[in-house]
Amino acid sequence: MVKVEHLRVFVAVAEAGELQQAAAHLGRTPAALSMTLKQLEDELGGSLFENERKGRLTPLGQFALEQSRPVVSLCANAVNEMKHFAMGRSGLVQVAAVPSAAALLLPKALRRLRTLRPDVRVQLRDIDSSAVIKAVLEESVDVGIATVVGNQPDLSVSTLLLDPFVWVCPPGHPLTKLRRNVRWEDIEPDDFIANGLCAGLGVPQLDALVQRASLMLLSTTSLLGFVRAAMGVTLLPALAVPNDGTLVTLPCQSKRYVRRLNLITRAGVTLAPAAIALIDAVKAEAEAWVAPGA
Amino acid sequence: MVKVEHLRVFVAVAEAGELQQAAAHLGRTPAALSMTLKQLEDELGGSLFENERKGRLTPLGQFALEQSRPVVSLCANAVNEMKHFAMGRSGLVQVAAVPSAAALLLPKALRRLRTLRPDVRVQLRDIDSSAVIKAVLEESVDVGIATVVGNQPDLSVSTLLLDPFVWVCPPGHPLTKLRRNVRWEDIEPDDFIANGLCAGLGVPQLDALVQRASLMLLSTTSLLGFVRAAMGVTLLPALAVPNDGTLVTLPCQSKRYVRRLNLITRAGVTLAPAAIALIDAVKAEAEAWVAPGA
DNA sequence: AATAAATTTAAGAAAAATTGAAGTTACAAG
DNA sequence: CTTGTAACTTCAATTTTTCTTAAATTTATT
Repeated sequence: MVKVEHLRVFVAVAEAGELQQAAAHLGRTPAALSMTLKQLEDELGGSLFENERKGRLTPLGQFALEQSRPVVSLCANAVNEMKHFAMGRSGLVQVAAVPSAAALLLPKALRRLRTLRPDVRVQLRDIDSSAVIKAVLEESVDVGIATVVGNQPDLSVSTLLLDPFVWVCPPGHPLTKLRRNVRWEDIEPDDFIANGLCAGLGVPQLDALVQRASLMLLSTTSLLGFVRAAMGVTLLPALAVPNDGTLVTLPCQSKRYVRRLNLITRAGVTLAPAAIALIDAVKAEAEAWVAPGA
Repeated sequence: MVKVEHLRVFVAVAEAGELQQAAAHLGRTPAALSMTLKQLEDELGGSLFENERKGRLTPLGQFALEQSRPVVSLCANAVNEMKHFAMGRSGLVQVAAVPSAAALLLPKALRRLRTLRPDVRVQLRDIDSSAVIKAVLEESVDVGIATVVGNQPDLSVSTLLLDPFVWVCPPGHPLTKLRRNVRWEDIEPDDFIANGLCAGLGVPQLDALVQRASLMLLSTTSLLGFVRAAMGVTLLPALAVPNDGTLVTLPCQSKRYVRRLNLITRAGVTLAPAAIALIDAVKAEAEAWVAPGA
């Protein structure tokens, strides 16, 4: 049976033009190469070299050289690729994250990952929590970042960070003049803009506020636009608020009002090393992150 | 060191989904495959399968499978190609031949070759004798068919056939009425069309005829056109005259007036098996060929 | 929890590759 | 044409690798 080893030896000898040099190059004796070559010739059913000297190739030899070269190089290449992949130095990681994490946590995490593993490619999708969970479950994504409620049996869920809810107002808003923490009763019902993230926190005062709000926006981008335009204030997880000076965030009454951001993977599957590297980077970034106003 | 054997085993197991079946398929025991797989995993530095059961692949396993499949198939393919080439079942043979041989000997020879070796491809060039020899010498062609004069040290020359010169006239020409062999003195000087092939035969009477000819054509095609148009008669090797009924050929005075067609290869190189097959076919065809009028 | 199936491990056997030495062959210089 | 040298092959012994059998372990299923 012909092995790549035979082809590798043949290519080396054909390129060196003599046995001795090729032998030195491959780290074996000329005798070994001679036998390997003979074996290959027997298998193929024809001579590879003109004379016994290895200077000139027969037509079969030339043909075999042309055929062997790509095989040898592809082989070495593929094994290398696999090793790289195993070391997490390369590979594709598919990530789904809720928009706030995608916008504010992942850029830094990916920059961190890039310095460690330059060849890892990342595919990022920003979708809402339930879609993130669905994407992880149906394997269209390796890693998810979202808030998981309840117990998901097929998921492996860990807490990434606790994102405290903060009040968001435009600069100069009356709330910013307060010398103390904001209380529920400080909020004018007409001034409050409800949003999807602060619903269902299980806080009666907040629920009442949401009920009575005249405006509710589900897109964070437009929500923040309204706040910037001094249309009112809102309550959001700190991560969802860009820290660009156009908005003021004020800590909430209690530290217990938080959104837990989870890191989600499928249970019972080993992750690609590249995915593990990404997770490490995200976790490191999450730990480094300090909520504004905290 | 990773060998294709490892990859082959891995692909087989990954495709079978279990060790036993893959083992049966490869003709070894499950234990052997288990060890091979372990070796591959150690080399790569990661697990290929999720559990110990071989049903599900890890991400590394999936990646490795994608990478391995083309390697394994390319490898098998290349070795097969080489064997085919060695058996002469495939390959490209480049041939140069003088036009008469190209037109009248090679079609039959190639048809014969095709039935024996359907996958052999032939590249045919029809050029004059000296160009054929040059093409063989400069390795732009594997086999040449031409007339070699003198001794060429770097060529291996063998006689393919002796092509007798014959008189060529249009049907109904006075020469065709003769009840005997044509003699030199039967030819009217004004009626003779000289050509490149009959010059230099070393026959005084013919040289005189060529000298006095009022017309000399070097292209056989147009030469025969003139003869068909009853512009005169000419003297050509029998092979150069198509046997299509539009021309009459008459044997020459002596059988010694022949053109020797040689089969030419480079000296000291082994030919590709496909080339040998072609040569066999040409030789067989040459032997089968009987000169018209002989 | 017990059984059945699949896989791994270990040790010996078989196969293959490698080596050093001796023998050939080819090329080149005398 | 001979002889010398370098390149290559062959041979037998040794080492390395691979395979198999059989027992143990793990995993899944009843």
